[in-house]
Amino acid sequence: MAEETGIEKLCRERNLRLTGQRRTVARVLSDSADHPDVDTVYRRASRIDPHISIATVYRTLKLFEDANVLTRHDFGGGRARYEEAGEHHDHLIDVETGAVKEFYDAELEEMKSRIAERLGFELVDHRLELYGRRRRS
Amino acid sequence: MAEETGIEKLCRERNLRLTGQRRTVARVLSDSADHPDVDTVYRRASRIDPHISIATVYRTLKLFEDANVLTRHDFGGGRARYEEAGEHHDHLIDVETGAVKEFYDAELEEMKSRIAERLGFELVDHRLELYGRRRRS
DNA sequence: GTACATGCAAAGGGTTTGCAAACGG
DNA sequence: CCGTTTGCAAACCCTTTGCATGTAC
Repeated sequence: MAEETGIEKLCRERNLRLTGQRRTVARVLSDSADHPDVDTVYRRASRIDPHISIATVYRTLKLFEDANVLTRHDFGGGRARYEEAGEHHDHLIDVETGAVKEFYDAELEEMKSRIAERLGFELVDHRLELYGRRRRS
Repeated sequence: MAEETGIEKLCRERNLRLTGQRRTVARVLSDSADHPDVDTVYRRASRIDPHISIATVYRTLKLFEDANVLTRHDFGGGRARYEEAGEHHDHLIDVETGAVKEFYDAELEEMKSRIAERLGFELVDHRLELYGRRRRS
């Protein structure tokens, strides 16, 4: 219960004031294997702290995102989704359930920067999303 | 002036009622080499028809999108951007200007479906966006 | 003519913000 | 203690929608 999450550690390193609400949001994201949207984070956080407000959840997620503690994604549907920052990877979204699978392919990564270079650009960021339907065995 | 755009042709083929406003929006998109957002389409359309309303622009863009006459993109920033539908291609967005470059790489395309397959999915859609900074020569 | 499209303004959904009260270091 | 953070509600931005009017076919 009193264990510190990696996110909390990062907050101290970056001199972010560690309030109860921030600890709560940090814990929710640390415990989430999916890529929850803001409302989901809010609902999960509310189970830990019933008084937390959605405004604080929004503010905290943005704070964490700016501090590179979390990564924000936009998989369509007009709502942001978050995950703990870490190694770069791409996403495959199940069009039927919205579930997200992460994957990494070195060859693909290399191809991305090669293409940007060919077009005369230095690759700053990139995103690849595959939308698929689970194959019936 | 009386020339028919490809989009208008598609409208007739798909039995979409060809109103003045739809012709206007079609013309704007046919004449746009960039990937305008809704407000930009509205402003350009207003120069042709000063009485067109933003609601009609929204409705028409959605109609055209559903009819596969236009493609909608979300390059971040929370506003949709449109382009005339055509061959599939990916996008490189200049992070400094927002300008969009289109590109196509067959090897990359093949890799996408190969990866989806490997993960047990049938590829339904995909999107790759590279965000880059123009290299100073 | 008649079903469908338009304009207007109001409503919606996600996100941000001003302000006074609460709180972390 | 003092500056930062929070909760609340109102504001914001983009987009959609209800309704009366206008229009393509």
